[in-house]
Amino acid sequence: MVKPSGQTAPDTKTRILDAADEIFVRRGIDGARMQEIADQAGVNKALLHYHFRSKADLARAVWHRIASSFVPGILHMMASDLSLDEKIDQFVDAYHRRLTRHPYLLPYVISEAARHPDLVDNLYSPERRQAARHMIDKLREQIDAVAKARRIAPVSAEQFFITLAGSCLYPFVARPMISEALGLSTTKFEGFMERRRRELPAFLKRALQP
Amino acid sequence: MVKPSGQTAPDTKTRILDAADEIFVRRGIDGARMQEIADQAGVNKALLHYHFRSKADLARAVWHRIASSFVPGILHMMASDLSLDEKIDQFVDAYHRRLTRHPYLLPYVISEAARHPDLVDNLYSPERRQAARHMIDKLREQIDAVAKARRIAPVSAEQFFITLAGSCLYPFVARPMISEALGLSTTKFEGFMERRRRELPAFLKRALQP
DNA sequence: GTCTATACTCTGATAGAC
DNA sequence: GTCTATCAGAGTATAGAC
Repeated sequence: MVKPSGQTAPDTKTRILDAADEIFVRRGIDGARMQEIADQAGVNKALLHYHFRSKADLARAVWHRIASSFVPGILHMMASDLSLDEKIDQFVDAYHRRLTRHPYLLPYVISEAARHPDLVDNLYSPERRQAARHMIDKLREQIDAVAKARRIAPVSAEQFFITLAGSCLYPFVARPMISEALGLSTTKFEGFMERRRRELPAFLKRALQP
Repeated sequence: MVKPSGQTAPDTKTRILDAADEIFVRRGIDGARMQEIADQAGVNKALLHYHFRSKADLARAVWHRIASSFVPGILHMMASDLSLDEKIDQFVDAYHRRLTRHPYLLPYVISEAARHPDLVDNLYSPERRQAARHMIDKLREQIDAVAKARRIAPVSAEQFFITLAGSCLYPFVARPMISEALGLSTTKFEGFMERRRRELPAFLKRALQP
């Protein structure tokens, strides 16, 4: 559910999109049933095909909406004039808050991206790609500056960004396996993640500026 | 494809299992077709139901085999008497080598684990759970020892293990999104990952022993 | 725009011969 | 154990009334 929760009652098309979002994210595209989406939206199944020609089209529409709500905000923050430390704090904090509320979202994005490569093409428009490049350039400047001040070798900006993303996002992706491996109940896992939100930024900063 | 490639020609049941492995991993359980698995195995579709009662049972068998090939080796290595640095090196190296060869494997595990929670129950037997606990304890000892020598606060062993896993595994999980975000062609992504395999261990060690 | 009814396809599963 | 043939159910999509 990555719907912009506006004030006015949503029209049918939006209600279908909201419903499809929820069902697709929960069951996966292949596992989702048009009937279940119709039920969730409180409309007839045929109406889904009226507004969105096919299941694949509906899936594309949902995917596009998720991408639009996910990517630009983070790109903007990471390209801003915030300090490196603040960026790390905000990145970790933003994703922890967000993904805690939507635990199915990331596994959904991962699995559909792996299985339906065409969906990924819509993730980055040329402008967004340009913004991503700019973000990395900005990050590189900051990392180099810090490294120079500390007289240590700088790490690659791309590598650092993926390390940041990976260490932050992986628990949301692999939650069931982690719970099993570490023997964490639901409550304990939540405690683990809360602690992680507080401690991970310090760990990453330390690697960057020893 | 996590088949133990033995010498003798595999019997039919194993051939089916190998085929199912490949198809399930590529298409997901819901997206996989019994017919395609049968074709891949070079046998009749009915034979699948003779050896494995249903599609769900076949999926469980495949899942179990993947888990058995994935988990114990890493647990054993991480619980060994290798130094902390060597463990980081080996963890990163082992997964990079392995997942480069089987790029679909991890997204498959992630998505099926999220969608079919019962599958995860089979991942860790009581003995394996015990081994995992022992591994974490051993890791904690080593981290504490290093921290004490350097007069810094130790990080949580659980947190470190997940950070190690996340920063190492995430690129294999989110490859399509990363390629899009950083504008990497297939060749460039491979270069990126090769560089990562070399540089990530140093980054992690630095955070642990600044 | 929204519904009812239905066509048609796909696919998991079984029966039964060899 | 392996195959051929077939069924039953599920699920996407469409036709057509309102």
